[in-house]
Amino acid sequence: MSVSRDFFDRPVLEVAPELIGMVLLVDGVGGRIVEVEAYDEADPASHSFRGPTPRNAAMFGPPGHAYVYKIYGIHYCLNFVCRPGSAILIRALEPNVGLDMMHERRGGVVEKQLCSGPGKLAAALAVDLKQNGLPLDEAPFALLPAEAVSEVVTGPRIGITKGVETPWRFVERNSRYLSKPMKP
DNA sequence: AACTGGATCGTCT
DNA sequence: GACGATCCAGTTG
Repeated sequence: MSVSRDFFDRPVLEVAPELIGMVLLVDGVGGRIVEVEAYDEADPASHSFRGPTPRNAAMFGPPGHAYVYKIYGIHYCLNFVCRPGSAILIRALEPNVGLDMMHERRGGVVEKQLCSGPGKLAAALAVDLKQNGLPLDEAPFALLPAEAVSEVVTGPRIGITKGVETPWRFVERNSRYLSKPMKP
């Protein structure tokens, strides 16, 4: 049973660390969330910073829905929308459901890097614009509660040029499935 | 381990 | 017309 939409109707910084350890599936394929980043409308690094546009519309829509965008003309990134203008970028999974399917979609990479980055994760789960705006508690999505409490570490976000010092990256401590190791 | 450049295109200036 | 919440391959140290 998926986590309810109300789970996301809270401050983004409260929700983000709680996602670590939850299992994300798209059409029955996915794994444990081990890395996320938070963005909100007061944040110069956020797509919502300059207000609503056609592209970021989902970010200003109801909580508990997906915001998917294309980046660098090549890759897709998946976010979970919280309150209007805020969202959480899903950056890495520990893949464990549907490994065959993910390997097929990603081509000969080792399991450790199947979902070790936002673009890789989207490719492995076949996420693209067709999921933009869809609710997270209905097919094709499933978001299952964590089975055990994870130790969560915080640090600066990756790949941005503004808001660089804002420590809104959340990762599972000692996970070997991260996009990059967490700074000491 | 750290840094470089190329791919590729929708979005906003 | 420039740039980006990325990835990969290549080079350098």
